[in-house]
Amino acid sequence: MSREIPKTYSPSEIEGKWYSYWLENKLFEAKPDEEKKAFTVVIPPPNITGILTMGHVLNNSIQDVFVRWKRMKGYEACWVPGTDHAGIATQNVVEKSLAKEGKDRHSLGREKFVDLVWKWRDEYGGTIIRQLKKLGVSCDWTRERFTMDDGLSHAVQEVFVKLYEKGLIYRGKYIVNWCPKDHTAISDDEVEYQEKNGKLYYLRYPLEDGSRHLIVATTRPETMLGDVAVAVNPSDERYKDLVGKTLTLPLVGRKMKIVADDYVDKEFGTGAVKITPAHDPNDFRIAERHDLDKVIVLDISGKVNENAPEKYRGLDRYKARKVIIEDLQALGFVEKIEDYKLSVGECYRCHTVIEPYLSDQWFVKMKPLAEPALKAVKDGKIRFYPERWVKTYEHWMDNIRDWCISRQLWWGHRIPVWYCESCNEFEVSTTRPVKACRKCGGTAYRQDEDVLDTWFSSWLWPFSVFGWPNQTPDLKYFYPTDALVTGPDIIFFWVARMVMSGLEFMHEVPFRDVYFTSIIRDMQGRKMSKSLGNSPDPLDVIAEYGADALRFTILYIAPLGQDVLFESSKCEMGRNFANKIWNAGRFLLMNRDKQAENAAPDPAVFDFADRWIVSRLHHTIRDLNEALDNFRINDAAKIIYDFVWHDYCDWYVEMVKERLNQPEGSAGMSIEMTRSVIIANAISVFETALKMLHPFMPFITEEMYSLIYPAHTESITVAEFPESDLRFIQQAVEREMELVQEVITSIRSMRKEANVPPSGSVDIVLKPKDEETLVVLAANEAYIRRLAKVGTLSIGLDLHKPEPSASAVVRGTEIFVSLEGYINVEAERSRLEKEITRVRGVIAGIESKLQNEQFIQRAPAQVIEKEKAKLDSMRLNLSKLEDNYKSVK
RNA sequence: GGGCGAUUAGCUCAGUUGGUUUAGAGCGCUACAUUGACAUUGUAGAGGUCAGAGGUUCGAAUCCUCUAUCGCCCA
Repeated sequence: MSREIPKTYSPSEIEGKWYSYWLENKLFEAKPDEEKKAFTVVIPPPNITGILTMGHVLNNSIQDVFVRWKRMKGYEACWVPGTDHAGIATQNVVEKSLAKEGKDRHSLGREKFVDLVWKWRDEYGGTIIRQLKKLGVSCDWTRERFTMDDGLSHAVQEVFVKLYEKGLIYRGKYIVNWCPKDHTAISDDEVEYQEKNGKLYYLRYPLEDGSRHLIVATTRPETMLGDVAVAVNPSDERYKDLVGKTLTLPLVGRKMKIVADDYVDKEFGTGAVKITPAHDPNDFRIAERHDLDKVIVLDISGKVNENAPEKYRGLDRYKARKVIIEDLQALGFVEKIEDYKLSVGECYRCHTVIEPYLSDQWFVKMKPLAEPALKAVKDGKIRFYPERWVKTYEHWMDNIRDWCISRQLWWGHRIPVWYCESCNEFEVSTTRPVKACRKCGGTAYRQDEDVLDTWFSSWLWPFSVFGWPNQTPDLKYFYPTDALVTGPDIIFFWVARMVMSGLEFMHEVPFRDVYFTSIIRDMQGRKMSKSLGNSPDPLDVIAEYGADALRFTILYIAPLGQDVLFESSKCEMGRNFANKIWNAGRFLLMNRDKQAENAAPDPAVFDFADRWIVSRLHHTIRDLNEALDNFRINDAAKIIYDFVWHDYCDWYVEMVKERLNQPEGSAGMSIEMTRSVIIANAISVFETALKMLHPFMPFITEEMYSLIYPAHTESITVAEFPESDLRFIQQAVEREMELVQEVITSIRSMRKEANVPPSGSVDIVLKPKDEETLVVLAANEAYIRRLAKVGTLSIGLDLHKPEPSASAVVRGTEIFVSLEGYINVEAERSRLEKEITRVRGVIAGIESKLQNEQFIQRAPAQVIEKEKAKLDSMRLNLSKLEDNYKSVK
């Protein structure tokens, strides 16, 4: 049964094999099972235009850890994948490719254009999904959804109608954030603000009678074409007598009133504000209060329109700014121009400067939805990790504004509103009205031209993916979902709105726990972006290091709530770890194959090493489960890493090697049988470790699992996740092992300092602290000899220091390394001096503590006891060190 | 302007409710080691007044205040 196992782990050879195996065996498919508890996760649906980024890698690796962990724990784990139709982004992509052929969507017509987008989606929209599979994620692909699927579209229509009927959706002419490039409105949350250097222009507006003038300050002088008034604060003494007077707008000639409004900040500029209601949200509100006209002076591309004097028509807003300032200067209307830092809103998609723009849009009234959503988080029905995001969430909810949901795009969910062709009366309905118009009796309808914000479909994702509005068995079983893993950058766009929609339509929160991931940055701390070219392609990283290595590395280095600086070479850590696991398995298999029989693990053959590793194992299981329960994924990764590498490989495997060398069998068994059982024990611990590792590194663990159990048909994917059994955790054994480890390390260190070659052995005398320690050390003599390369090892309470020798004291036990031919008296003295100084320092520290009456009075008895014990043992060490120091010759 | 977060070894970061012998890891660095698990390795080592200043406390990397620097969000 001997098998060639390569010395180095090659991920590329096995990853594809196992992923197909998992899919073929339907291991990720979930269905309602009343015998089991559900564990549900919905993926944050990536855009169909997107490709896999390091952010996705982190996010999906985390989800996969939870999903695989719960699946192994016996939950019906359901992870729903899918994609998002990404209205603006997708439309842009397709328009760009049209432009290459010299065409545009208008020449094509709406229907043909939408068909084209669907075609594009079918061809390219699945890229990111294919890439995700390379990562090994355990999504139930039979449940893959797309936000424009029939079912999900139906949910969107249904929600629109319901909210409208409840009075929570309304249509109105308001100032919205307009993107002059994409020709659509976007929501407040889709605007990104940038600090920019601009100018503050002080303009003179003359009174109608020419008697005097007012100076107004503005950062956007071109909007003066749409000015309809000037506002001052009613309490401003400077302007009191001017309120109610009329001004003449330069260049335009419009007569405008001076109005008084509390909104005006007396301190800003001159305290007099020009009012452009159609192009500024604050001015709009003032205009509403004072019943002013709203003159739109820009078209949808940000060019001056026909409401302005002919000279400026057709000019782009920035060109118009220049020309207008020149003209105003020529006419003496410019008082001064100052440099000014201002915050400019940009479209989050294309980074065009947003134009506040008056237009007809649909809005969702958010306050009534926000209240219960805020309460759910405040009451702890939904928990955030890290918790501090609660504050951000609360602040947004407290200051929530209505949500502009209509978009002037063609790609998206068409708004389910129907206008009567004859009288423009509208009906809100998921289907085209068949009845005659209730106002005029007309029967011809046209549907609203606009589509809905993409987030208007994503906010339904946790229940629309399960068939809502139909009350499906899936919906009943899998909703509410359990964990949501997403970036804090979409806490408003998505997380908060899902909470609202979940409570509104399902009357139940959409998820219990929200894990906010780190933001991945490059080594200079810059955000990864396409334009900087600083984002490694995860597929390249996988090809170079393996998917498991990438997953493990990113999970290990991404702490909860901190940004993480990444470069692909960091994956060496994960790759090396995978290789370590591989070789530990290789060692076990090689040695098992050497044995005549393959035995089952048997506690009868447990020796100290077994008891120790099993204790460490159960320690690890407990800590790992606890870390995962608390969403401390990087801790979990570290816990399992340390166990496998340090406890298992560095110590336990080395001890196993020694046992395999023993000439006699134990517990009445033959040598062969004894060795076989030793390996079986080692394999059983390794197997448990593989299970613990599986959620982090699915491929290599599955491969090792199958190599260990060639006859086994069960996948590790559905193996039972280890549970810790406290009876196996033996503090005493762990402490004993620590002593053995320290003795070994101490000997190694002394050898090294005396320049004993690694291949040469040294003679050792151990003088244990007491009888108990003697027993421990004697029992582990063979290990000490092997791991510290010892020739003659003498252990005894009344032994004497051999001369010449180096010495050390470990927990009261004296260690003497006989150094005939190696000893350097000076080096030995200085080594001991250093240690004596250190120990004296420690003792002085403890003594001063214990002499402090306050400490004795106020510190807990436990702490005092600990300090006293520490003092005793330090004093013991010190006296021995001093004795040995004196004897150095 | 308001809020949040960060500052610990050369680099990147852990350090949970204050008490682990005088702070740990990975990478990097130094020295040594290659006849069977693994050089994607092993062994040993160097390296830190925990940003600064005050305070609370018997005791502070940890709690509080201020300052500095950097980052993010909101207005």
